[in-house]
Amino acid sequence: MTRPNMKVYEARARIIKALAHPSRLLMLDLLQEGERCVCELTERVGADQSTVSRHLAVLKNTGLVEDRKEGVMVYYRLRCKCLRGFFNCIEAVLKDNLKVQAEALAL
Amino acid sequence: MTRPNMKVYEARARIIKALAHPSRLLMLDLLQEGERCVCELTERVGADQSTVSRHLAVLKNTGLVEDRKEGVMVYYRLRCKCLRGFFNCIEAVLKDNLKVQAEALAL
DNA sequence: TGCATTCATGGTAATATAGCCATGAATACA
DNA sequence: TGTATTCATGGCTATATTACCATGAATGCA
Repeated sequence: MTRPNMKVYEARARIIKALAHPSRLLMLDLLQEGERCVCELTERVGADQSTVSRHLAVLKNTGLVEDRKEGVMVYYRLRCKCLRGFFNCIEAVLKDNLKVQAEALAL
Repeated sequence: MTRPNMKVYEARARIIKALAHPSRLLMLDLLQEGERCVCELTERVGADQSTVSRHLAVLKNTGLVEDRKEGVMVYYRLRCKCLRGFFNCIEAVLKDNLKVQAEALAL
């Protein structure tokens, strides 16, 4: 590594890695509509409750979501408002990939 | 999984996962300035040439970069112009995390 | 043709990730 | 107090990821 700012890339990668899972993306999508308790997210995701809890811990540890306890329930909500632009980029890549595939088939 | 569009989240996750590595982030950063051969990227990243080659294959397989062969060299370049907005989001999360830490220390 | 350079890939080992089950901790409520 | 509900965590296994070394394929040049 010639460049000295590897720490920056590692910090970015940690956050991106937290986003790099289908279930977590789904949960973030649901949370864009407002806070949700673990039990609802568990039902939506369709995985074991312990699995969902760990996914939420990953998102929380990277600062993407925060939680609030109310009685026996725990409600999670987004901490960042920038996800929209983030996913726009991902969608652009996906669309372009489709275009490339279509072109390849048309040859 | 209650929602039927899990495929969409899986597709997104595949792309995000390709972004979720410090070395690959560094390479994308370098490629924003223009195309680079594998040998130069290898030197900048400071890993084994075979390792860098595999990283580039990951980026290529997800449609994030494309390559061009010229003699014995292979030049890689970005395929997406949207990475800026993407990283703006990541940086926003990082900055906010720092703010939270600072506030915690100030208590 | 022989040799050097560049890049990709097979093989392998170490580590990380993700899933579920079982269980523990905290709260609410009868 | 006893019981049920919600959520987090320890334990474990299976799979994926990452790294390096060694080597193969392709090209350029003497």
